[in-house]
Amino acid sequence: MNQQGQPGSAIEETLRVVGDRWSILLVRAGLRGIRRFDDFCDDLGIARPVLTERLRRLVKFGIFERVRYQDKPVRYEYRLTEAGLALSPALVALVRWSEEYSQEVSSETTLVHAPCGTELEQAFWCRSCQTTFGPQAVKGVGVNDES
Amino acid sequence: MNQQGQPGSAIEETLRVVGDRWSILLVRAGLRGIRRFDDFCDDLGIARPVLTERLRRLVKFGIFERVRYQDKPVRYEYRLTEAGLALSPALVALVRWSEEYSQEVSSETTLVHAPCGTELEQAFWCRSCQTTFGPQAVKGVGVNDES
DNA sequence: AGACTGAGTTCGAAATCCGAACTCAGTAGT
DNA sequence: ACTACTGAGTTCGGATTTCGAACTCAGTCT
Repeated sequence: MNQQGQPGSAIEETLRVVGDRWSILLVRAGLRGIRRFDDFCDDLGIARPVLTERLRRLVKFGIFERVRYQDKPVRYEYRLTEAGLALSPALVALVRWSEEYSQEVSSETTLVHAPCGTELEQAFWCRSCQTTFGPQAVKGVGVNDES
Repeated sequence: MNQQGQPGSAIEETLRVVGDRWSILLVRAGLRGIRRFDDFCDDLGIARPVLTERLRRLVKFGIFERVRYQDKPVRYEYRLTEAGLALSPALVALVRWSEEYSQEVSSETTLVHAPCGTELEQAFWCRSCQTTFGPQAVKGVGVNDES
């Protein structure tokens, strides 16, 4: 936006697609292996018309793909694409934040390093410096750019 | 949800607060140093009544705080709290995803390691193993837990 | 034939969103 | 003392989204 109705930076467009109460939850359900319409419905408690519209949007945006998995009675299911899977770091970051700051009764630490079971920490990796570092050393979330 | 209208896991609650087109953008604006009502308004192009409601919600949820910064004509501004700042990893992940997958004409690499300027990679850090690893080695986004 | 399944659509009521214009306290200029 | 301006909102009506519940439609099962 910035000045009425422009294309807007990439995140703005992304949030127009993924920035609602359900989309992220749909991606999470996808990661949990859910693929069929009714299962999304039951698992999330989302209203059917809304689910229809969301899935269509996510497919159009390349996050899910609609795959025919049966012919006799034609049936489709929804699978995460590569781009959809690539949302997992964001999802993980949100889950972590929720666990730490949400007022909800949280179910202990649910995110661990699979091989060893240790609670994970999120960081960034600089190929040049060969170090990990936290978000405070990141430049460009928009802090100094644009406008 | 899972079964009509329950408290829902932590992320579900979080998304009910932060999962809309504006909230994340407000946090991002906060990180860019924006604090005042009219500035949020002008910068994001958000409608005033919506901004009022969003800020109130984010304050209530502990992401922003409303601070009186002047007395003569009483004036308030909104600052990110510690919890608000802690959303930056999620925001960074989203920004990165957007840059990579959004159909938008993206403005090259905007996220770099501040000290050296190298494009950053996001990873997780396991204290026990002393290694970084990608999201595929994370267990518990919901993939194998719950339900 | 009758019941069931999966993937949707259709409906009207309720909640949200929007832009534009208004409020209200105090300050600055003339 | 009158006018204009600032910042942080509120009020308005209309447009858009959301919802739950019930319906459709093709094909299968018993």
